[in-house]
Amino acid sequence: MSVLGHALLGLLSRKPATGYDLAKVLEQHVGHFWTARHSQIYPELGRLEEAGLVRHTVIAGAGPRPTKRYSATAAGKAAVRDWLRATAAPVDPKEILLRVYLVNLLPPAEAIEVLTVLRDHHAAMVQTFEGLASAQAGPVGFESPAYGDWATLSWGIEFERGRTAWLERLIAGLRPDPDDAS
Amino acid sequence: MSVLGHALLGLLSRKPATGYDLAKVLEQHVGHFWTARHSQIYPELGRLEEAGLVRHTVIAGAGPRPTKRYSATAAGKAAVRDWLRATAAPVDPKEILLRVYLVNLLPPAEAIEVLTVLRDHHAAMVQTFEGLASAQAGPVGFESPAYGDWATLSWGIEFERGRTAWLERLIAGLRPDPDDAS
DNA sequence: AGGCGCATGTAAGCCGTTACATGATTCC
DNA sequence: GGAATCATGTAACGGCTTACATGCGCCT
Repeated sequence: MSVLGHALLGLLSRKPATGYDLAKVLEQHVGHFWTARHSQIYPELGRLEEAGLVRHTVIAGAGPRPTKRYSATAAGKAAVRDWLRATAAPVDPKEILLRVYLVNLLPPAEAIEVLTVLRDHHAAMVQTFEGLASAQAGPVGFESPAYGDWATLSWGIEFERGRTAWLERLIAGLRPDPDDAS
Repeated sequence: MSVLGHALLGLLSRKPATGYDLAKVLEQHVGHFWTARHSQIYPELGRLEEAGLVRHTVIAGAGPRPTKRYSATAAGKAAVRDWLRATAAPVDPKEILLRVYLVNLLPPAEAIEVLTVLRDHHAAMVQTFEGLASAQAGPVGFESPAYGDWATLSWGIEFERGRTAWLERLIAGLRPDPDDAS
């Protein structure tokens, strides 16, 4: 299933909503890292329903067509949790952020595991990029045709470090209190 | 013209290359932030040629079809520089990195201006996101449905801060030496 | 009376990926 | 002889954006 499908399923696992509601969330709240329009959302809801992962009831509302309130079925809720638990580090950048966005659908212990896999992935990327950078000798001059390579690689390092630190902070926030020092 | 078109034009401004060469660059060197496949590149080169921005000569080489070496025309080189100088902050994330990647096609003074516009854009985003974050009261608990919003927003802040710092470092590296302290 | 927000749907088109298609040269 | 690399092109398909289409209820 598509990344968008998992996003909708995750939101509907929290609480029922109309397609219009979901469109608002995916245009605004989640907007720092991702957007989706209603023209994508309505067909995707249809596909999720065909797959038995969501269900709708018709409610009172404005508009020429019936207003539909969708909710996740038991199978749908299980599907999001299974997707969150999948250990392979996701390739699609927005899928990474979506996992974090939805991670509290899992109990804290499992959430920590998910975040740890992601942190390890980014920490490994820091190593990889630093290796590439040290293969070139020092900072490259502005006149060099390799300036762009060097500059964007140094961004890559900055990015992966930031990701790692951010995930580390989230994990630290979830670890159970050590209780005492005795 | 598309972002890919500017990328190809920028690379060809540096030195002539075959479509195959360009495909290798866009799959490997530039790969930390972007990739493009040959199936996109060949048609785009055709479009650039139609627009008079690049030109090709047939050279000796392997393969069932003629091997073409492309180079940017004077009009093509001027077009990339104009695009780089355009002051509006680009919306497409990969366009931002492409500008940095190609920024040394401009003389240092103009390059600093381009980088400064980008830095100011990201610095403003830091302000915006910090405003959103302080609107909510403190860090949101894991159990809250707003946990995901809070977590991804804090990533947004981390990201924009990192971008700003990175661009600031690039700018600092380009500023002419103060020469002395008297 | 007009504009905005609610609410759902479809169509055209671009961008990008994967896969199909072809064939010469060079190295093992 | 076979595999990798050089080299160019097309086709099918999915994701996403923009635009078209419709119409009710509420607020000013």
